[in-house]
Amino acid sequence: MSTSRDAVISGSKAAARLREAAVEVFAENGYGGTTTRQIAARLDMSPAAMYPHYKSKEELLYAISYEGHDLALEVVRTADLPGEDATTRLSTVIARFAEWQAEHHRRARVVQYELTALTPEHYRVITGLRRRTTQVVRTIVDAGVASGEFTVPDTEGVTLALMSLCVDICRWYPSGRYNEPHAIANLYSDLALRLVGAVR
Amino acid sequence: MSTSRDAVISGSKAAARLREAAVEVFAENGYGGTTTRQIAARLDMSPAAMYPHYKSKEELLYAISYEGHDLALEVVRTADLPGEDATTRLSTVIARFAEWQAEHHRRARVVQYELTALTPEHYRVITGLRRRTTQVVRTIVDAGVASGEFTVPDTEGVTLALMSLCVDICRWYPSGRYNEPHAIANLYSDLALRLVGAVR
DNA sequence: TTATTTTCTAAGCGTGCGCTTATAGTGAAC
DNA sequence: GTTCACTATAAGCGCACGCTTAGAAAATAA
Repeated sequence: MSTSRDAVISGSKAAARLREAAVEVFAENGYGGTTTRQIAARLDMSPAAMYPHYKSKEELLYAISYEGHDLALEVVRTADLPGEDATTRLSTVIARFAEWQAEHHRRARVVQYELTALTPEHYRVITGLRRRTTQVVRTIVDAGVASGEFTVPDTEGVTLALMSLCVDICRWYPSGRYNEPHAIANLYSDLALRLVGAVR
Repeated sequence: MSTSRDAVISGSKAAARLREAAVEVFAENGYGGTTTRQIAARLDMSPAAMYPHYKSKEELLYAISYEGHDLALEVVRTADLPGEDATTRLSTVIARFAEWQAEHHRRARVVQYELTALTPEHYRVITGLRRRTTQVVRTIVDAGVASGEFTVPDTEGVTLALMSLCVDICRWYPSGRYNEPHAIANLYSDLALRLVGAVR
């Protein structure tokens, strides 16, 4: 089985449009509640249009899931600035991660809630990517504890909570006055520092 | 349309067993990915066994969703002790709510992630129950701010985050050393007080 | 016991599913 | 202009879906 990015998601224009259309429909109806005909219809194509690009509905979900988790990992990695103090690092990383979750909430919903529809092999690849994203946050929490900036009851638990807060955005977003990605970014970077007991 | 508890969920023993079986299968495969035959098979019954009790698959999901949200609301209401100070109230309510989410994580997953499969009328009833649960937490946050116990950047945002943390438990539980409801209850009641800036 | 209601099954209807096959169109390379 | 790989379609296969119906079995009431 291929696990490298290019091998999984296919670079052709039509394949990208298919993933985009599928995200919309999966987000609205769930993977099991979506038909391959609906995806094709969204692009005004024939019912069989998906098959030259993905050999099954599950392969399409896998490509979407891979791309989504890969992008999220990239966002978090790019946002982290290991030269800075832990307070700045955490604040920035959580802001960018939360912002991304809000901005791409439909895609996020699919890649986070439909994982159980993947084959066991594909599932393992995706959870591997997710673990690497969590590790970035955990490393910052550890650094803050080591430097005395943070006081936490338990690194594992606090990291879990930080990730959980951000990942759950796609379930409720938008809501009330939190209907702009930057508003959530501001709130969550503040709340993250509270969770780790950062001295300000 | 009926919206009272007894009218929705049906008290018969067989109906209760059907809801229980359906929760298991829905949690594993999603609503759209589950067949009525699977639910019946889990109880060693014929494919049509559901229909004397619920007139459609959607009605069964509605009954499950209603019961689940009704129970969660009851848990939160019972845990709240308006005579106490806000710090104690928040700590207790979050502990019990988080504990419930962990204990009933399969049921919680169904009632929180499959809501879009409900008819618009049924959906509205459920979100009404959910709003009342959120309101309990929000009232405590408001009380803490009024008494000077809490310092929050924004009541709405912090309440959102508190609920989000607890609701998301069903997505990841169990994980690592957080595989016991009481462990999550302890962690989350602590983290909740951090989120509201409680003076200790 | 008998009468009545409720719960279940056997059988199957009509529909729409994921996916395949054979073939036609399309654009890039030369 | 021809070749060739790629991308799309039309048609349809076999299957399993949600749900219905008629009636049997079981539980309840008289």
